[in-house]
Amino acid sequence: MNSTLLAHLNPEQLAAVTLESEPGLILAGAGSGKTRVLTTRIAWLLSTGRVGPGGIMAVTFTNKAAKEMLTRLSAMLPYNVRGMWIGTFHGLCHRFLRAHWKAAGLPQGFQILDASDTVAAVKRVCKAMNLDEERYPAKQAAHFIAHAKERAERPKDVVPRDEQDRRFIEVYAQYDAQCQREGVVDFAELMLRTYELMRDDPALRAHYQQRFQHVLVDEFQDTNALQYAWLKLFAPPGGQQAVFAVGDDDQSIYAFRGAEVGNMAAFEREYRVRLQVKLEQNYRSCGHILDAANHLISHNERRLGKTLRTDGPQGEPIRVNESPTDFEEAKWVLEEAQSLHRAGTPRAEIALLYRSNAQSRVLESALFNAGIPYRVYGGLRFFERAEIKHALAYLRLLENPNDDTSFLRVVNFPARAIGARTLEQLQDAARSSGRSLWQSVSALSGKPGQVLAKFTALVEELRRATEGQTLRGIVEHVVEGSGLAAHYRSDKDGAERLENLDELITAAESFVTQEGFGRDAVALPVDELGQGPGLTPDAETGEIMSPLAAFLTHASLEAGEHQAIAGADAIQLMTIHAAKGLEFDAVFLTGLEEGLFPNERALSDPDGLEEERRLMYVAITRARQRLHLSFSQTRMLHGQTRYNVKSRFFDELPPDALKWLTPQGGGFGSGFERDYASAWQRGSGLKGIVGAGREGWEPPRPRWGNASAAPAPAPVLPKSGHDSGLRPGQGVFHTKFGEGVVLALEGSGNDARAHVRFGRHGDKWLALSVAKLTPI
DNA sequence: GGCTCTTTCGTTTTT
DNA sequence: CGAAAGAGCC
Repeated sequence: MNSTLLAHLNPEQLAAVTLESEPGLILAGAGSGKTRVLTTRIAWLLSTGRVGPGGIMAVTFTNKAAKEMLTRLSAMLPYNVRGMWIGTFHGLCHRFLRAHWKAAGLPQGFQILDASDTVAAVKRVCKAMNLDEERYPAKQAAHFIAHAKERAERPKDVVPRDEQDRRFIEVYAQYDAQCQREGVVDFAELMLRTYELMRDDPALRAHYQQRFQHVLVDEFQDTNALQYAWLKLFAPPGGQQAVFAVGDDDQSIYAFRGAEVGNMAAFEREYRVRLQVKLEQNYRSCGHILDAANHLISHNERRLGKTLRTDGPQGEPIRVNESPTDFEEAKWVLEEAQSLHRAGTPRAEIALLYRSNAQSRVLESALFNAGIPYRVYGGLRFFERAEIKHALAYLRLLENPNDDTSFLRVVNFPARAIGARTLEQLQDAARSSGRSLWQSVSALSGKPGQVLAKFTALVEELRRATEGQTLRGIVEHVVEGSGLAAHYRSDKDGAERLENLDELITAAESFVTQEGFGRDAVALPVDELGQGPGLTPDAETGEIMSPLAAFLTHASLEAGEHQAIAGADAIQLMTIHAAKGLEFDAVFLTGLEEGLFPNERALSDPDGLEEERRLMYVAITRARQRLHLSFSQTRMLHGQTRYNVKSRFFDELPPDALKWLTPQGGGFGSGFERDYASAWQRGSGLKGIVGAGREGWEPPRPRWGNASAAPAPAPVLPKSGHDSGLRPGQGVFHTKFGEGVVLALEGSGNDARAHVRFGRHGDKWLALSVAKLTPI
């Protein structure tokens, strides 16, 4: 390793990188060079001979982070990085299970269910159990199961709290049995199976504990209970291994998915961490932005505590804007963004962030109508598209005909006259004999039996025809032979889907030639010997995983980009969650309103508010040079106009760092009429044409736009939907709850509701037609 | 079996 | 308001 790599580190980074073989907890603030520390440490460990490449395991949460680490490492080191266990939790578990499929009780060709496959599979279980879909929604059951697995609980371990839980436990048990029958595992199962095998097999545990001398974990604040327990099996507290945990409790924003920030404190305690390093030097943001971030997050009580600092300039103050409507807000954002662009900021360096996806619509509409290129993150990913999932289902049936999920997906697509009745019969037969749908086809006689036999014959034929072919050849043949291509060719709206299928064929081709082939997808040998490029034999049987199986795994484990329009200089739109880990020259943070952000659904418990605040912290720290905050007095939500007050987070920011572009109001009710009037006067260049705006706009098909300029829409005026005389921010008296403050108003007439904060009784939604509220 | 109408639901979602 | 899923109709 080039020794200058160490020379460029600051003292804290250096301390972290060169920590000797003992547990370390690194509190890595936003923009403090976390990835650099991780990769440099690995390079340091290797180049100083402290450990060989086979002795390192580095775990991340996203494929992107894992790839980034590998890329940086291979630039630093002459090694072939492939032998190292660097990957996502799920990717590494997958690799482990491929190597130990037999011990794990899995079929060799087991496949992975993605989120929607999982819900579909649970739904089948619920149907089979004849559960009332109203009272026991499959989606909820799927969540229940996932959460149980994240706590390492099998059906027998879950303690039910009510009748619904008892039913869900039964669903869980049946679902597990079904997955086992079909030879499939869901995401959580990858983790849990690995955990259980390590827990129950002392020899295996000893082997891996001896092998991995250094275990590095990225984004430690996002680990759930199972992942932490998993880690303790690979590198137990007090053991010989050195665990290097890197995280930032202030950026923990995934509690709703089971992440437990408490794992950081638990780690420090249980591993008796002697050295806790705080990386507080920030290399990303200007002073004002860091001031705002520090000030805001100091309002959280449960923190490990850290303060970002910079040697850089203060930069521009944070610009704050209040708008009368979400429409006007979008217009303001667009104008500011354009002026930044004119001043030289590339569009791709401008991010529009929001709390919830629904907010993107107004922004999109404004950008689209103005003809400004933009790109929205989120939504369907490549491998989640219906046509791609169809093609993959055929491919999966080639690998494993007992995969009922895939069977059901394509047995009648394209249509081949196999209806619900036939499938019910087939499912009954399968259930009573405990066999797969595929195996049960022969049990059906008459016409149903014939049409089904024709389908299985088709799949058999596809398998025969593709035997020995290249991966590309297989995919190409299946897309044609299954009838998918023909189906979309005859569909007048099928052009885009055909293109995607073509892209799948291309993806299959590049998957084989790519350097990445075999890294995530293919089983690697248990010991370090005999590493080959990709196709390495199975640890126990010596068998080689087929390229097709590897490709299918790749598709499940890495859903691909949302929408990659490479090279296009477009403004970036995404939720704050999606922005974590990214950075931009300029950031616009929109919809900073009570109820939206912090979101009202998070306010029921105090931890919820703290998580919202961390989310705000994440949002602020995405910005390098410029930060813009905005909120609107009114907003269209669920088809109704909502009247909002500005977010409490404004009160938690240092006034000196802010530059208010509008008089400091506070949302609806404060000087609204005046602002309203002036906004109306300002209009948008189309005075007098009321409501012309949203009609002309169609959601652009690909979620990036570059429309030719269309006339900007006129503002949509909020109807004075509250005949009650109430407005947000106003004090009210309620005979039962006492004094309170109106937070928001919704609906009108008989449906009018007010969100009111009462001192002692907390926040309540009150129907104005019923509740007696007196303005005070 | 496939289309159209109706109903329902709406925070965030790394794998 | 708008998407998506389910029910009902041809």
